[in-house]
Amino acid sequence: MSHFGRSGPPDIKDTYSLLVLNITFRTTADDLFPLFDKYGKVVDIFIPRDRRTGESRGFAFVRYKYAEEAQRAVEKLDGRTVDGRDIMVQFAKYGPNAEPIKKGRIVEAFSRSRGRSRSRSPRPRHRDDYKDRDHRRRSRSRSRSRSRGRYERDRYSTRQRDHPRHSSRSRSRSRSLSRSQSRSRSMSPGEYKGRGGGKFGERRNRSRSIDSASPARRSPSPERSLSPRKSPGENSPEKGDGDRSPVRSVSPKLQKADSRSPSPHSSDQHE
DNA sequence: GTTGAGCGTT
Repeated sequence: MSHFGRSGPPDIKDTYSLLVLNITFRTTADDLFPLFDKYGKVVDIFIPRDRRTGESRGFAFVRYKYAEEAQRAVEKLDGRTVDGRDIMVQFAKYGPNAEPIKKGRIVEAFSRSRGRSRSRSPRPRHRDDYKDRDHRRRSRSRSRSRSRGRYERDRYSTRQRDHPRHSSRSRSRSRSLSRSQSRSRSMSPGEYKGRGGGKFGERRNRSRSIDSASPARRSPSPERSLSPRKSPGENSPEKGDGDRSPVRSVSPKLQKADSRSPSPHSSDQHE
């Protein structure tokens, strides 16, 4: 009962999910728990966080056991100032399965099978609200969104763009291998028990190793951000493979004569 | 140390 969302969704068959927006990036489930629990029975609280940084995205999901309590929490906590910022509490429109929620209540996956329009009120909100929301959303699209923009890119970039071409695995394999090796992640499973104090047990991974996945994103010092276990010279697997190429005999004087001397590290041509 | 529209995890 102390840790929520540690092993995925506990039980969301008859729970009402509330979406808490406009919360600070430092607000945690433990901070929202007492607030929401005071107005009703909170089943679980989940705060989405970034995959790379692991920081909160600025919104949380609070699941209530009863809709009345959830509704009350929405009216009470909606617009409340938390951590110096006014939060917005509203019923979640979409479920964890990317499926629409009926009246804020999360329905099971098989529910949609037999759930043929049992309710003719898919929008608990007023028409004005919907229009307003659309308008605001459109306006937001024009403006640059930083937090969300980067996340969208990342979430869609989860798929590895490996080209399974079995043409010549002799050379092509070098690239794939290099990527795989770069995926070195040092995650200790014992970290789960090491944490004490967090009731909800937020999965806040402080691992900065993920930065290696995208060094050209937010690395003011790429040199330092580089994996310490890997040498910059070996960072050019392609060159290393090329070294094995038969075309390796190059006269030293020729190199000098050539202005574009192929340096082992500077030869990092764009892929 | 940062940002601020929106909809989620093992």
